[in-house]
Amino acid sequence: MEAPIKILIADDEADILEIISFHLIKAGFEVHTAKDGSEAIEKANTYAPDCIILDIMMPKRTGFEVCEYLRSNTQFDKTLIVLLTALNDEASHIKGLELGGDDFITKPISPKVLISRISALFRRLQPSVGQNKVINCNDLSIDLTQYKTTLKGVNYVLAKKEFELLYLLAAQPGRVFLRGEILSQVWGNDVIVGDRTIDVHIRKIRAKLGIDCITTVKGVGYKFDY
Amino acid sequence: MEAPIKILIADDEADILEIISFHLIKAGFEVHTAKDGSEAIEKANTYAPDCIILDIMMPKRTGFEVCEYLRSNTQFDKTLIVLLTALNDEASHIKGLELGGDDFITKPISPKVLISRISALFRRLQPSVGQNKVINCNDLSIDLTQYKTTLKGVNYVLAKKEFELLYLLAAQPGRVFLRGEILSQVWGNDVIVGDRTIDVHIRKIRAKLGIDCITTVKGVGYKFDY
DNA sequence: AAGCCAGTTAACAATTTGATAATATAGATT
DNA sequence: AATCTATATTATCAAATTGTTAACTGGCTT
Repeated sequence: MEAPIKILIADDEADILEIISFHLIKAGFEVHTAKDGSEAIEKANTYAPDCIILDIMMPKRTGFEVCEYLRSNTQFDKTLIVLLTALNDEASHIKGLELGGDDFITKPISPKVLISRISALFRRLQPSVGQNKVINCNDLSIDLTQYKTTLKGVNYVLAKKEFELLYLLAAQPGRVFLRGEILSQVWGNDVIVGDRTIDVHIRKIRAKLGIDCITTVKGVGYKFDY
Repeated sequence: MEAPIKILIADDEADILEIISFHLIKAGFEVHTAKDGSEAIEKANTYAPDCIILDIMMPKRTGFEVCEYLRSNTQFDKTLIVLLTALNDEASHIKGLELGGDDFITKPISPKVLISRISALFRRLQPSVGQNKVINCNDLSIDLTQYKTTLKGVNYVLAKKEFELLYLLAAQPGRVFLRGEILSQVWGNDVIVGDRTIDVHIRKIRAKLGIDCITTVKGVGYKFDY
């Protein structure tokens, strides 16, 4: 079970706070609220939220000021900041983004859209490397969960080692993998196999797929390139 | 020197294409354009842009379709997608973000705001990208993790020693490397090779790239200068 | 037991790379 | 201009690296 994503909302209008909270909680977020700029800073420090939604027009401190404060503080580097405002003028919009805001949304805002936008931001923030178990590159698809390789929709059966080798390389297209890296990733550190073994597997992959998606970098290693 | 950030804009209205291009170029981006969805996909594959701005209502393929295509293709994982549309309905907004769009902007859009928003997205994206060991100098790019050398977008295949030698020199443009330094960095301290060996490799680099990016400093050594 | 298959290895071929030697050239010095 | 020195160029050969094929092994199925 993942820890829930924490969101802090700061707005001086109680009903906006309430309605947005309601939807965010329903969407599975952990929600904290603040009714002015000072409280927003306090609660940001207390709860270390992953995302802070700031109304711009607030008592004590404006959303701009809070944003500026947060961005001057490295502990909030990875904290998303979404600015909300009723007034849609270009200057504020640009100012908000330049102060380090990640999004700038004008009211009235549909809660669903707000949640969509926040989700989109989180999607980018996640180091989603390795999360995706299906690699798609042009007409080649490599599915780790099914150990399945298809090219132009046609299925090709690769043996286990062949598949793992191809998957490793294709997960980072263009990057050169040293023979040592390949050995430790695919064969493991305690298994000792000869150098020709890699070549032979590469050869089988090339032969089975019938395409030259793996490039040899002589003296260095191999890379996926398709 | 940094390689410019590449942006592809797809819109069927020529004047929008033109005005946005103008502002993006002025802001320092490298810009490519497409006038329909199919062309957008083509150019995305050709230029591998860092960000793609898609109008939703386009001939051939809609922005949604292009977005879906790009997101099903692993090679565009790190490519930002910004959707543009004249119609501001909640359903499209959510759909665009759920298909993998990073931002959804309704027209009319001020170019300044657009650039602000794109910059904000790149600001978030940067930390996950910055670990590439790439040297960029004018139109020459030397990528250590890919063992890849490109000049004006064209790939040149250098052998291992040639590449390592070029990378060493290019890592500190203008600095003169003594022959002894080059030998110990590229060949190692325990390998003994004759003096001519360096010349020959330098020559091969110059011949392959077809440019004179390495300057001889007689009696001293060589330096990268381009 | 026979057959099959993935994985590995050995042996050899093919290819690429690297180093050297021989010679040419350029630039500086006398 | 003759000379000297450092570098450029070229060809050649040796060494390193990879490609290819076939054979071997052990586990599994029939």
